[in-house]
Amino acid sequence: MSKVSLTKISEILGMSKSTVSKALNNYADVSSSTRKKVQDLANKLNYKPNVFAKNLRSQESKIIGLLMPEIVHYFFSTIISGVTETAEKYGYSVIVAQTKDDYKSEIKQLELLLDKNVDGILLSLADNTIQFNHVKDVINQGVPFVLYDRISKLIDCNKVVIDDVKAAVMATQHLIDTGCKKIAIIRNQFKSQGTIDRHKGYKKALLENGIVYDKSIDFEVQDFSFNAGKIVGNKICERHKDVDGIFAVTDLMAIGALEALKEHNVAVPNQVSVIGFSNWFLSQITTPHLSTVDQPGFEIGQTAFKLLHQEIQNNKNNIKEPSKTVVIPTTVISRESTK
Amino acid sequence: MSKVSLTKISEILGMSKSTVSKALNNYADVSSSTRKKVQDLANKLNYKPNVFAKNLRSQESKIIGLLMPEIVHYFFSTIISGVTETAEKYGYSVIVAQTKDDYKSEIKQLELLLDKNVDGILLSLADNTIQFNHVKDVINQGVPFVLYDRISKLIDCNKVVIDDVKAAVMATQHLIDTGCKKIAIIRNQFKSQGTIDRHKGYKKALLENGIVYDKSIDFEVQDFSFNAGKIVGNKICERHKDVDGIFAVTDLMAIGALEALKEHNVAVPNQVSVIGFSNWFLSQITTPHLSTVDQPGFEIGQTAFKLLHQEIQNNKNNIKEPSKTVVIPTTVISRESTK
DNA sequence: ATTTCAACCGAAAACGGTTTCGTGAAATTT
DNA sequence: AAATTTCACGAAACCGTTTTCGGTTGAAAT
Repeated sequence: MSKVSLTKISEILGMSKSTVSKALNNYADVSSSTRKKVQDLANKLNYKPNVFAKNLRSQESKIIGLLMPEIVHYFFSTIISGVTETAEKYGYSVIVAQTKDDYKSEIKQLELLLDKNVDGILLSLADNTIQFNHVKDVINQGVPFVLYDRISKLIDCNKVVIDDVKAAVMATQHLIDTGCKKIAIIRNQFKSQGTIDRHKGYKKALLENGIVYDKSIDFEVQDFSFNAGKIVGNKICERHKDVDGIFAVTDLMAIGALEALKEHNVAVPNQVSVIGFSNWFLSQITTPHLSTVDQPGFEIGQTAFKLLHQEIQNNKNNIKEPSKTVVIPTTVISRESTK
Repeated sequence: MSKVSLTKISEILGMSKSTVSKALNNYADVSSSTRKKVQDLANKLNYKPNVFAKNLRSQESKIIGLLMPEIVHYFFSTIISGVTETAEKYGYSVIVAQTKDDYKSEIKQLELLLDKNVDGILLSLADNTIQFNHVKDVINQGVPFVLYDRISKLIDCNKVVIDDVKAAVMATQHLIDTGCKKIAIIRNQFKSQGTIDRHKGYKKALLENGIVYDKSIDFEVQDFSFNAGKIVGNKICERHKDVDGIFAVTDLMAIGALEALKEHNVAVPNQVSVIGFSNWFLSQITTPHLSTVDQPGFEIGQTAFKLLHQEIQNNKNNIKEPSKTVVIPTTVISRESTK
């Protein structure tokens, strides 16, 4: 019950704590007999080295910080899962925190993580973060750092992303391949890189297939909500009856649109096909099941941790590598909402 | 960039580090003039006390461990959110880990958290944990500890729960109040206390309303999945046409049942009413929107942290309080799947 | 018999703070 | 003028490890 320390063991055994420490850490300059004596007693007393002392000595905590816009969010929860599981394999624990998609909060949370002396930080930028001095400061302090998913090209560091342009091309192409000729897009304002790129991919796919881009069915909404998608769905039913395909840059908006179509008795996918983006869990259980683009959060988290770990190792060995960006492949998941 | 330590400041100022430390921590026995000098320089050099050293001295990390069966899970992600946000207010960070609902993993994760010297642990038991020595060991070591949601009566510690019996009574009563006379239940095997209690509540409500319990419409499934619910829904449509109400102990199963009813062209709620349990996000966006029982994860997490914090404080002051169990109230959310 | 060299062990510094206790000087009280 | 108290500060212990650097053996080589 009372803590058993290295010193205590050394006193019991009548030897110095240096020797005890070496015996436990398998140093060469300790005889096998004393090594055994020490280890036996340590086991018997259930000795656990005091991690605070180790941290102080080594100046590392074996803890990393994972910061994200929103915890209660399917995609980001898969990120947490991917990061924690991978971190565990490398002997690291993960402190999780959220910014609530707020710039000020992002600054504060980064500060808190630094205060805990984490060995590295994983960050996905808040939506309204448009200035990056706070993260550049962290990087310049030499703290291992990687951006994932919501990144900025203006920050020089390791990154893990998906290719939003390509993914959106694939989604749109899937609609075209299944017979759609008049494809609407539902997206929010051009603030995040994700939205910008998905929109770019949408236009690119249209162009590649000789379909003219029609501004009147390019729907910009204020947020990523179910309701936003539903409202657009209603508009399409009422004022754009020629639309036969909808690409929503978010599953949630796609499902909102699905709901509107249903209420207008528009058959999906026979009259209108719908494809979403992210492959949230709920896309499997809508009626009809939603086709979407898989955004593999677990793998992104896993890769992000591995990159960070590499950077931590490099830091220790004083080697400096140029930043790299890992692109995680995405796939179209074809379900019932497209033919 | 290079770390600025207390010692360095003391050298620059030509005073002892004791004085510097006291100046920064607002001790009384330091003159206001030197206090100012110290604080000014500390600010100028952007001095941050080394948290490893503080931890070693104080033997506390200001970090707690949050352990749960599954991270990618709506309810548990709201728990994370509630715990981290509350913890932050008290100056604590949160290490998150999952057991994947596995007993062996639970043991291991607890061990890992102890190895990090967390100041306390929050745990929701794995499904197949039926023996509790591993958690009793933790408690006996004097580590502040609270169980939340998936608890066991065989463990003596602080707990945060909902009243599953009462909640299930309310759900069933809601069906009865809206005209249902033949109410089926979908539940999994009697392993977790939650399932047992919700089933108990279901029977209690029937009894209170003079409805005889019918074993043939008490459906036991193997897991909590969408498909399990759907299969039962199909059975009900095919073999139990007199059923006019369904209580599923999980939203996911309720939605599965909803899907089956839809495929059999059974009108909800006109022919059959359905109520779920938990108020997962997705229950808001099904068609029809699912009535359910709200299980407030954020508040549970918040309360769990507060209890833990209280225990940490008590520990410091060597005061021992008897264990208490806080019951968080639940409410029925009436939506479109019930009248 | 002296030197050489492993093999084994321990003293002590270091990590960076906090806190107790003692001390000298100044201010106050007798 | 002497005694007492207050005020400011510093020395040093302490938290529990790790790691460097010598030092002491005894055996082997010269």
